[in-house]
Order: sequence, then structure tokens, then C-alpha cells
Amino acid sequence: MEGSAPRRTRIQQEKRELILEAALEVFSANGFRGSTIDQIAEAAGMSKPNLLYYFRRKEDIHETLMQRLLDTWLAPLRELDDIGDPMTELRSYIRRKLEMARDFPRESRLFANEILQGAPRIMPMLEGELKTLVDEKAAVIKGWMRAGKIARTDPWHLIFSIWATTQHYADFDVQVRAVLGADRGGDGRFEDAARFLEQLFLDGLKPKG
Amino acid sequence: MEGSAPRRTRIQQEKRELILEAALEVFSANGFRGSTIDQIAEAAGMSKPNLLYYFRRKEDIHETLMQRLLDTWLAPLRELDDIGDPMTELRSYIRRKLEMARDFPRESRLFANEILQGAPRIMPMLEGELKTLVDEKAAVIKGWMRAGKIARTDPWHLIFSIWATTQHYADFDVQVRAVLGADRGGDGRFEDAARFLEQLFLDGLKPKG
DNA sequence: CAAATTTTTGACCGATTGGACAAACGTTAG
DNA sequence: CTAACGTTTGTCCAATCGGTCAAAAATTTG
Repeated sequence: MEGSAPRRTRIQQEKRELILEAALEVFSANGFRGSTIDQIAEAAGMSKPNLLYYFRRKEDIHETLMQRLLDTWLAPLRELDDIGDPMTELRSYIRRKLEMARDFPRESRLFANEILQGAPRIMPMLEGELKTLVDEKAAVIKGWMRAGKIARTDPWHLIFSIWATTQHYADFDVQVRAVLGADRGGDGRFEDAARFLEQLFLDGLKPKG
Repeated sequence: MEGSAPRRTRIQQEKRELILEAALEVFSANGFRGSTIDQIAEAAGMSKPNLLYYFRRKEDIHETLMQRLLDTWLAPLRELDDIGDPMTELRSYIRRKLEMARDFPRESRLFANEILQGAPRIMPMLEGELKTLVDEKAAVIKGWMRAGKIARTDPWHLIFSIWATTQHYADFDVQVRAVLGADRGGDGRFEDAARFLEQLFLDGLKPKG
């Protein structure tokens, strides 16, 4: 489907980019149904009919946004390789995911919103591309367990726990800030989180000795 | 504010309960702005004007729902005591939270939705009641660390990680199911999760020996 | 430049939504 | 039974929403 690549003028490329940036801001803050075309148009600095000249329907914006998101969002997991030291590999995967939560919180929230609503628009991708990728990486992790490089557990739930703990700092940011308060909730909270998660996934909570 | 307790007839009590149950279903699936009074009314088996006789505004339903939610939602953390063995206390806190994700996924999603949107309606509670409770329990945990009962880490981030990992199974349920597939995504996934989380929080991933 | 094409805008439309209201209908207490 | 009160419904309204359209303005092309 979708035929050949649609030729786009310079203005079209620029304006579409502008709209997608504005839509990311609005959608991630209000969800799909909670966002209006007017809001996006205003955030993009143009009129509603003008925006609709570049994207015919509200859904088209969301769809385009979602397609782009998924590629970058799964990049860290794709990088998880069999070549390095297992424990180091996992540690840097966690670090990369936490950095994404810090640097792209809007993308994380957009994704969370979609999943929360039952993933109506990306269900096929979850069952297809995503499942395949996770199964593949789970196999790699299982290999490490068999080789005695890391403790034996469920690789799938391990991946879930990494997703959950890292994305929490983007998706539940307001709660994290509120609980930590003005002093501890500042810029340092991601470093604190990184240190904590490293210890958790490495040694757990059992006291040494 | 809110004066004395509003007397309610038997019918009022029943119908309000019915509406709140229906609203929980609808709100948790579609978010606040994504839900319509008509949907809630239909789910509650009554007409829209009839529903509006019991709750004057859509927001009133949401507010009532949210107030009730918060009490039950924080109950597990409130139970975290200084009396038992620290490691056992933490383990049963994790278990209770996971059970809540299993038994009350709609409540979890309602809460997640609210936080994702920036917690506009419960911000004071987060900075007040919630922060106080967490700080209090963080102090308890710190005591355990000082006593050498559990490893030294950041108690706040420890609590966050427990929230994140357990609620993940409610909020991201569709994703979890999609990735695990038909066989592994069935009823057993919560027991698998429980086993995994126990090991993670106890020993981490470092191989034994 | 001028014609062709692309971009922008204001005005408009039908559908949906939250909510108001008065009238009809039930229920209950005296 | 009946009057008072509580409940339910049909109808209606103003606001908002996603989206259309034709015409004006700007840009590109020859």
C-alpha cells in the first residue's frame, strides 16, 4: 500500500515537521481524544484549515507520529547484543532507557497513552514487530542464564521490569516530583534513579554479608 | 467545606453506586475527556438526564471516584510496618501491590490516566498526603538500612520501582499480553511476575557464586 | 513578466457534547 | 387516599469539534 514515496515541496516538509512537533506536545499532554486540531494548529502557529491542508484528518497526524515513535522507541532494545559482557549489556540498556525517559518524556507519554487506551492503533505492531523483537532478545538473555553469566529468571518479565522502572520517570514525572519535593525532585533525580536501578538489578536488596 | 453529611435516600445510594461503577469502567478505558456522559449513563443502565440528577456535572463523578480511589490505592503502603522482618515486609508489600494490579486494573488505569495528564485534579493530594506518607515510610526503610537489615539505597526510588513494576501489569496489560502471546500471556502471568519480582528485589541479577 | 501551481484563510456545516428544564411518573408518609 | 417529595424522561440549547470549500494570497515555473 501507500504507493511510491509522495513528493513533497520544501514548504510541505517544513510545515509537516512543525505540525508533528506541535502534535507531540499536545497529544502527549492530553491524549488523542483530549486534544483538538485547533490546539495543535495554534501550537504550530497556523490556522486549522491550513493544518488540515497538510494532514487531512486528525488521525493521520497521530498515525504518523506513532510510526516514527516506534522506531526510535525500540532502538535501545535493538542494541542489546550478545557480544559484550552480559551484565554490562543489561546495565547500559537500563541506562539508555532511563536517558530516553529523561530526554524524550513526551514520546514516552504518547506511547503510554496509547497503551493505556488499549493500543487500538498499534495492536498489530505489538503482536508482530514488538513481540518478535522481545522474543529474540529474551532468547539472548536466556543464553546468558544458561552460561551462568546472570541469575536464572524470566527474561520477558525482566524486560518488562526495565521498561516499567525507567518509563516511570517520564510517565509519572509529576508524581515523582511531588513526592520527592523541591529539593530532591530537581535535576539530580535521574542520577539518583540511575544509581538505584543499577544496584537493584545488580544485587537486589539483600544486605551484604 | 461540604457542610454536614448529605442525607441520601436508599435509591440515591444505590444509583450513585451504580453510576460510579459504570464511570470507573468508562473513564479507565477512555480517560476523562475521552468519555461521555452518555456512555456512562448507558453503562449504568439509565438515561443521561437521570444520571445528571445524581451527579450534577461530569467532573463530580470523576472527583468522587478519585477520592475513593486514593484511599484504597495507598492502603498497601500504609500497611508497611516496622514490626515484622524488613525483607518479609517489603516482599509482602510487593505482593499486595501486584495483587491490586491484578484485581483492580481499572482503578490503576484511572490513576495512571490522571497522572499522565499532569494530575490536574489531585496535585494537592500528591504534594500533601502522598508525600507525607512516602516520606514516613522512607524513614522506616532507612531505619532498616541503618540496622543492616537490607542493603543501603535510596528508599524513595525503591518505592517508585515497586510502584512501577507492579502497576505495569495493570496499566500496560495489553502490551504485556501481546508480547507474552496466547500461551504465556494467560492467567499465569501474574504468578510469573510475582516470582520474578521477588527474585529481582531480593537478589538482583548477579549470578550466584 | 505571466501563467500555473501551491499555500493560506474565512466562512461555513453537521455531529457530538455537557448540561438545563419542565413535565410526567413513582414513592412514601400522614 | 392524598399531598408532598423523590425520580425519570423527552426535549431542547449553546458550545465545541472535526472537517469542507471556494476564493484569496503567495510561490514556483516557463
